[in-house]
Amino acid sequence: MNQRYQHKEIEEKWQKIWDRQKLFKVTEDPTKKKYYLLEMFPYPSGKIHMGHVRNYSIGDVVARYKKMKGFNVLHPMAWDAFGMPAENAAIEHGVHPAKWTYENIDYMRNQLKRMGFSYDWDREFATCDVSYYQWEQLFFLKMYEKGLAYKRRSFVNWCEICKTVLANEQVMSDGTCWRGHADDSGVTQKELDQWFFKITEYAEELLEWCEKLPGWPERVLTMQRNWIGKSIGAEIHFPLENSKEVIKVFTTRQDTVFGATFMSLAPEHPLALSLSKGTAQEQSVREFVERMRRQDKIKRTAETAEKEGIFTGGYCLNPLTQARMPIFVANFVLMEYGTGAVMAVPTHDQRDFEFAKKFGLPLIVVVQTEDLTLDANTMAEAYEGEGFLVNSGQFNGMDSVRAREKIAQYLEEKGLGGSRISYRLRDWGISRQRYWGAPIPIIYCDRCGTVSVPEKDLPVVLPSHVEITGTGQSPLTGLKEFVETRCPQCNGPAQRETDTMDTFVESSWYFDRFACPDYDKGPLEKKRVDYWMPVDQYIGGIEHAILHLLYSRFFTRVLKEMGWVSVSEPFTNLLTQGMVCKEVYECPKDGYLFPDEVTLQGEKLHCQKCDSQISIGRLEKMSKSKKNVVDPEYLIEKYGADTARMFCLFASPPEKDLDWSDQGVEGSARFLNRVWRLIYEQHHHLLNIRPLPFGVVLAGDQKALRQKTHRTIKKVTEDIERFHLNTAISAIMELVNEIYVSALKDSTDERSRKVIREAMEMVVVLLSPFVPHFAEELWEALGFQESIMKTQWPDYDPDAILEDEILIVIQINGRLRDRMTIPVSYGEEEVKVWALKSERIQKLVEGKEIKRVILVPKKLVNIVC
RNA sequence: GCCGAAGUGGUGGAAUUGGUAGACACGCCAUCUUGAGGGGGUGGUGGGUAAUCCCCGUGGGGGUUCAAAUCCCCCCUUCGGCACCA
Repeated sequence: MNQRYQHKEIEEKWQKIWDRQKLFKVTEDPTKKKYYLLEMFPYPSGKIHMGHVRNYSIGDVVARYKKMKGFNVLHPMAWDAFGMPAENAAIEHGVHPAKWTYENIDYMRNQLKRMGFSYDWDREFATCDVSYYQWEQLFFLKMYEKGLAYKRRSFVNWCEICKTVLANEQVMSDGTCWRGHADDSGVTQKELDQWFFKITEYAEELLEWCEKLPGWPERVLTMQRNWIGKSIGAEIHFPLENSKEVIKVFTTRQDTVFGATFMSLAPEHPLALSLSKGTAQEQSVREFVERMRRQDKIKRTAETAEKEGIFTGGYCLNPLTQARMPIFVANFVLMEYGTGAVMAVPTHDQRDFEFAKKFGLPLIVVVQTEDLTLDANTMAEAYEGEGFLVNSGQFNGMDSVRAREKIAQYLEEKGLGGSRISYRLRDWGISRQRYWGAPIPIIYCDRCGTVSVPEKDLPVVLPSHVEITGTGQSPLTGLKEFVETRCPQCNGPAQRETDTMDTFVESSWYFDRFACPDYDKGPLEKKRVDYWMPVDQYIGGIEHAILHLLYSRFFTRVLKEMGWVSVSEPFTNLLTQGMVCKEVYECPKDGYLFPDEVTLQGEKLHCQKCDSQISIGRLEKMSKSKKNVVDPEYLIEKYGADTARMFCLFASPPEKDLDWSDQGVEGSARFLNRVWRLIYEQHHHLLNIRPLPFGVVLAGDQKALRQKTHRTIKKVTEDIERFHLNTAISAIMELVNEIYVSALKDSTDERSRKVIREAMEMVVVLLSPFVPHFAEELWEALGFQESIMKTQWPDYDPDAILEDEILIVIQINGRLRDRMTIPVSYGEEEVKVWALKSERIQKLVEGKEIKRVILVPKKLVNIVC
């Protein structure tokens, strides 16, 4: 054993050994209990970042722990390898996306190996490989057959910087692209033919199952529920005047239908233009609609935006009152929610109220309460609450909640609509006008129309010779040999679809593929997938709370229906780890600065470029643009992978944000050195010593240290189980501190040696999931031949953790006044008596009447007086 | 506006079937070791105070209780999600 802890040497040594022994390779073994631990796989952007280090360190602790616990642990890693950065690199530097991607993968694989994560590397794959995405094309065809994939012309979110379409989930609430460009000009609307996956068909199931995922963080489920956005209401048909056509609306307040005095349509609604045709309004309506369509959707639909609208010239009839209702086009009505048409009840909806006031439209109160008496002539705002119905024909006097039910029933009976449920969730637009993605297996024939590529002709391989220019059109469109093909039905000339699939399609089933990455007769080998799925523990960033996690849940249901998987939900337990943050320096003139561009002058920080004074910004997520990143590579070089892992795990609990601290890293390194020195000093005298068996009776220092050792085993085990990794490490630190001050260290007594030996062994074993190379090396120094990973996770001796004396706190009126140590065997009365005997207590209660004495066994005595 | 999470020393954070607030670590202080520096060992470190007495103290205010960081009510702040969703 080396006197000094040489991290580089040790880490290289053990990584080689693990590799050679294939220590983390797993196969399906029905005799063993499986445990599938998965971390979100990375996009191969070039280098790993601290977020990866943290995410994968957390996962690795659990994977190694479960393995030592005897589980058959699947812990795989792969690459989410399709996507735009590869294509952008091609545009900027002329390097082919495939070359760029595979080189990045090689580099990052090497970095992950240097971190010592316990992956079964034999299961690695890259999603940009045809052996992976070919199966996605098969899924697409099956979904197309079932109507779950379809094409429609629609308004889509278009990011001018990415030059592609975004799904609704990929547009942030401030109207920017989820990729977060430095110069974010916002996402605009564009009308395009697009492929969609019918996720809306699963809205109810996905929502219902939110209740059946107790292993998920509540906030993720809440976000998903919000996103699905279920509303219970009714559809009502309003006949157009002088026409057989009806306008269908969705409302959650069908109880107010008697108060509907006009109609509002979305600018995109087909009737908006047709109703005004040939009327005096035709021109102005057209102008209004055009203007709205051009306007930024986010701005148009912001709550603060002014209500704008225009009369179409058309009328419809309120089906319950036969009142004549003018039809307007209004900026706040959204085509993609409900039916794109809203019955306007100005008395009981604030938006309609404002709109009616602006256009001088009639108000009819239809809901009243006992307390307020609403008057249409004087009311200053809409009343949106519940009450009883008035001016509502046969429904008068009925409670508004009950009226909703009755009116829906009535509508149903009369064929005027009926109960409906509406969701906010839209279908998932998967078309991307990009090269670096999985081609959609569709052919367009002039004669036969849209034809799917026959299964036997799969895969549609992404051509490698292509010119990438970044014009906004898929580079595939200009590629004759790709586009021009024969129709599989009539053999006539035809063209291939040039859109590729959203990269979230790849990440929606990669976790299934890990069960059988080498399988080539189909996408998934049922037997193996059934053995491993579902994922027992999934770990990743909160930023995927909706996107990836919702898509994956949807995809799992689809694959289940197709018979490829047996589970409905892919992830049993989910841990969303916090971000890695560091303070930012921002100069008023020069923007964000690197830490070495800042100098300390007295108490104040100054910019080296312009000498302006700089305030230390708040902690922000590490990002290149904010110049506050720490490169893991540097950490591995200087401190080693184990120290880097140690810091990430110790500095904060997994689900919270981690604040970067250089001093904290030093502290972690110091702790490992401290453990190293301890074992270095002792290991010669411990070599042939074996720990005492369970149940042995000790006394004094021996008993004390053995007790601490076994309590630490208990604590660390429980803490890992509940992901309190920071406190698990604290517990080990405490044990180390105790060994340092223990008199047993210098004793030559055989029993003392055994107790010390056990304490040391346990420090190393308990540390092994956290700092595996370090632990392996010390384990070897303690005389073990085999990898520490082959050791059983230790149990604690229940006898060893028992006390025979305990500390009892004595309170007077709930305030701490004294402490006493008493034998554990004392009965309740005995404890009370002893507490009252205390000198200090005697003094304090002197002359007072003791009203009550409360005893909490093994904890405290509280004297009330 | 609605929903959710959080607020504890100089700092990161412990402790919630109500029962010693501040484990562990960073920083700081003292002391020992070393020729010095670094490193290391030991001890101390919430605030007030000469104090091992006592008082105050878990965002603020009230309450329940023998006892509240923990439970209840009101309020404040921060972060995240949703939001003209009919």
